[in-house]
Amino acid sequence: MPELPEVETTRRGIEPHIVGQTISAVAIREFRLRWSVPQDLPQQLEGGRFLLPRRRGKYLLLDVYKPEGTHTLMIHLGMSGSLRLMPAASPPLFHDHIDIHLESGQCLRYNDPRRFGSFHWLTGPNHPLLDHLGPEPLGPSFTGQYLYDKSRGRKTAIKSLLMDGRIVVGVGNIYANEALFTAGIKPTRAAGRVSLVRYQRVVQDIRTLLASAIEQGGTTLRDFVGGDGKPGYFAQSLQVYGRAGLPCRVCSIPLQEVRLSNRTTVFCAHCQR
DNA sequence: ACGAAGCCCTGCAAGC
DNA sequence: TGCTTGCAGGGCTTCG
Repeated sequence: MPELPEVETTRRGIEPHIVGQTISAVAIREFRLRWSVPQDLPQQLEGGRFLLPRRRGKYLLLDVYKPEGTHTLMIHLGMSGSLRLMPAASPPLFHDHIDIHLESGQCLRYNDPRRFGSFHWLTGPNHPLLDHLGPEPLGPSFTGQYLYDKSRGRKTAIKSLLMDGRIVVGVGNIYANEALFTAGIKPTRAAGRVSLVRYQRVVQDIRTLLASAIEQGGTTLRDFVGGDGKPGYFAQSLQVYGRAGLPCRVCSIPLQEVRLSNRTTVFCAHCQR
């Protein structure tokens, strides 16, 4: 389940293989993703040349240069999507929905069993899905002060606030659980009742966790693989996620599980207040 | 405006 | 063994 580190890992993994490459053909076997894949996507892409791939939150932004203009292929991996490079001759397997063939003879292949992902073709710099996104968690404007200001008067649980893409992008369920544990904050605490100092701590912890996960190639849960097909190695260092009922790694009392906005939330009632 | 719930989808695991 | 049921999750959408 790709979170921001997995998306960034994918971006870095595909970058050296697609930059400067001309798109020779596009094959779409399944149009029914989260939103319908544009019917004319093959015509739009073919003959274009990939520039440096970008990322905004969990969206991959693949700029495609053509003499008549540079437009952008916006891809979201949803919960089960992956982009991998492989020889064009590799026969597509189950759930391999989209192939983007390159002049190099390689093929950028999109696989997504649950089809929660999406492909959009952007003809301008903006898109409704990007317009209201909050700052990047690893960027300079995501600070404790920023979160503190945004949270004043809010009664929603701090974990829900951290997972709200309008507040900050790319903090999914795993990292929200983990960061709140290391910061010692109870996930159910009202966002408006968390001090500035504690927000500064949780921001630092989110940054550290995400950066560390990116360095390690993303969290491997189930079948995630990066652009090069290698699994990530972050999963083994998780403190609370997926460990409900197991002893806290710090104080050894059993970790508790609650539902928060329909998301599994795990915390230590002793270490987190 | 805010907060919570619903929905999309498939794979997997648990229960009968 | 084979069914059914429940759960997982990002994030947009709808409802209260």
